[in-house]
Amino acid sequence: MHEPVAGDMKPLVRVALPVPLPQAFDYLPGGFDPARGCRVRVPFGRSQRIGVVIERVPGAELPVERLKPVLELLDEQPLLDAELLGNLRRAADYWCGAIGEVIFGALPRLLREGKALPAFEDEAWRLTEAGRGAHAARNRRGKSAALLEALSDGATRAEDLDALLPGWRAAARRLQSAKLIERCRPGGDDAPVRIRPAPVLTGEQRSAVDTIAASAGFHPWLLQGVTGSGKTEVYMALAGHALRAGRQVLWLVPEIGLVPQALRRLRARFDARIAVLHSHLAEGERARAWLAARRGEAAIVLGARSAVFAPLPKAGLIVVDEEHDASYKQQDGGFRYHARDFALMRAQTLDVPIVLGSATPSLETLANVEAGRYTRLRLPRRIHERPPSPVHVLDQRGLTLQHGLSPALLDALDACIARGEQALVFRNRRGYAPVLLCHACGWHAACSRCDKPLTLHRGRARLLCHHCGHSQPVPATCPQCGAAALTPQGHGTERLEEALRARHPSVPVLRVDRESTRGRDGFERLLDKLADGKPAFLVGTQMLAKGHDLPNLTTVAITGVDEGLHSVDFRAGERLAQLIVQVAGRAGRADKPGEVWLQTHEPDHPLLKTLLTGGYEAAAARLLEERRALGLPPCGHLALLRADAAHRGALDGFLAAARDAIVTINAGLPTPQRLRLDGPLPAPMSLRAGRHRAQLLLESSQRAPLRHALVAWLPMLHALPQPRGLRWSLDVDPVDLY
DNA sequence: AGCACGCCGACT
DNA sequence: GTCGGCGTGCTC
Repeated sequence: MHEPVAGDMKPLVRVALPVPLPQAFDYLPGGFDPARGCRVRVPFGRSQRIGVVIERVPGAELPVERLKPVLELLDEQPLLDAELLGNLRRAADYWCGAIGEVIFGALPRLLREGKALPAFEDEAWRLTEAGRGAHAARNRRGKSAALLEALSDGATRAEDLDALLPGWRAAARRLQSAKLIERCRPGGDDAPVRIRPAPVLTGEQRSAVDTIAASAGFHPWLLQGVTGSGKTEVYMALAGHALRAGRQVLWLVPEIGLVPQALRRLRARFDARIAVLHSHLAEGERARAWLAARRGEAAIVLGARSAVFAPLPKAGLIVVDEEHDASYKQQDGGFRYHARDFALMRAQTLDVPIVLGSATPSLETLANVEAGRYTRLRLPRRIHERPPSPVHVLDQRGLTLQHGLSPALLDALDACIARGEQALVFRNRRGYAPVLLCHACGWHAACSRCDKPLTLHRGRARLLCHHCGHSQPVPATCPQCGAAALTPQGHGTERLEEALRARHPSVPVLRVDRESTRGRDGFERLLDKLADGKPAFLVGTQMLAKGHDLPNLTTVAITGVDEGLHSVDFRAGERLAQLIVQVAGRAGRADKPGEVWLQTHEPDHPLLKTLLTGGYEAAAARLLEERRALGLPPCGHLALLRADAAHRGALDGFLAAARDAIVTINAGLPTPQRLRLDGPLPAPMSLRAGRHRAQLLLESSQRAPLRHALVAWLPMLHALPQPRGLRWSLDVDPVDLY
């Protein structure tokens, strides 16, 4: 360590750079004095990079002569405030991410590239003199007329136009070149937030709102409310409290598809600036939304997983809707964080309440309630005192099925349509049939790059791999024996759609899965077709588990339950229980009673029985007991080293060396703290998209020894020889072992 | 990640 | 003879 020379007391700066390395780099301040959270341009290797100052340090590990100076200071004021920067560092630490990748992953791309901030000034549009004339003359049609109308009562923000008038930009370009409208700076940001009247809350909603609003500072709340119990109204009332106090609200939903309806409800209630952040935004929009949050001008920040990285200088409340949803866990890339858990870290530092809402809370959250770390508030009743829909179990053993539907189920669906109501058929498999089999020789179509069967998609006349996206034409005859005996095996949503259409030719059948809902607001647009309440079938996957209220939807059929009962994934039971409850919750929302049909070969399966007699809480308690007995999360802690490579050799060599390293670390731990090691094992999909995959699982009954082992292991993993084409990542608290 | 260095194979 | 394959090592 070198003594600072008198008169040169400016501290060195530790800088995070956008590289997948675990460490940060120290620099001389140059002619600057950059604060933590500011971006700087620095020399790095033979080139220059933008970095973020994460610390100011008196001295470096390296001799001062080897340090290079900061070349440019890009921010006068820190871009990342102390809270966000601190929590990003905690997160990098906890989920074993590279600090630079974590910090730069939280920034909009335009800011990562070191652009000056004024480049993203807020954008608004207004009418010119000529434009006012054109509006009065009403001589434009279509989008142009609508845009002139929208701008007729003053300058309007681009983000409001996005919400009001999707696809307005083409019209704006036309009108701008005709000099009828012009770009300007928006005004009126200091306008107080206006809150429109809310519906009267039920006693339970009121008491939840009052309890949370009366608490001060950080407190995690579990809002456990059955579907239809009005959780959203509770969030909105709490958001109103925060906004009135001049504080910001962060509102997370599990997927992008749920943003539009949340946005609609928020806009209907609050006359406030709402910043939307998710992965499908254009970079300019993202930068603007992020900066609006950063300046505290966005009163509400709404978005999916990545919105949890929004700066919140005036935070007052965090809402995590559908907290049990696995989409909150980043499942790929280097930094596999959990947005709900990161939101909890932030709420703690920001000292604000955080509301985790769900009808079917995760076992992790329930365990935290049990341990007294979170407080549970219940909304046990649907509003308007509607009783829950009865669930009928259909024993399908020995029955002849028609396209996977049993006679009793078909009767129930027929009866529903005959009553003039709508029915939902749930099946968690896209496509027509999951396997195409040769009845003559037993051959089946399989993906050459993954070792999985190809799914038949009959509408597109293709065989598709659901794991890597590979697609090929459907052979007319068996490629192995030449027989014309290729038979679709099993049932996907497409096949159910076809079967229902054949049975009820005059009734509309809408299929909802990833294929049929592609494009902007595809899901929303599909569901709009059901809003008239006319008899119809809705067939689909997972996507149907949440979303709109369909008042005339009374019958829900759930097929394919058995797969969830037999999966090797230790979370399968929890997922199945959540799915059944969520899908069943779609039935009977208005004045009509609903009914739910569950088709299974195992009507006596203990999980199903518990779920049907005791409800989700009983099922969850049972699952939690199982986890406790097996030492699995949340009663034990896991970390998973995943690796993949084009060749087996590189993969096996790396994982064997990684195992040797952790074995050494383990040997240094006192026996009761030792980790259990499982692997290296081929991943359950050992070949995917042409790459071999394998993994090594670490298990520990306590958090601390696992943490310590990871801290020691990570640098060793980085120091291992890294064969070309090998990719690896550490997944702390994996939600999916597969 | 990028980028250089460096050491072996087949090409104008 | 060189162009270029990718293994290895380093970046304050």
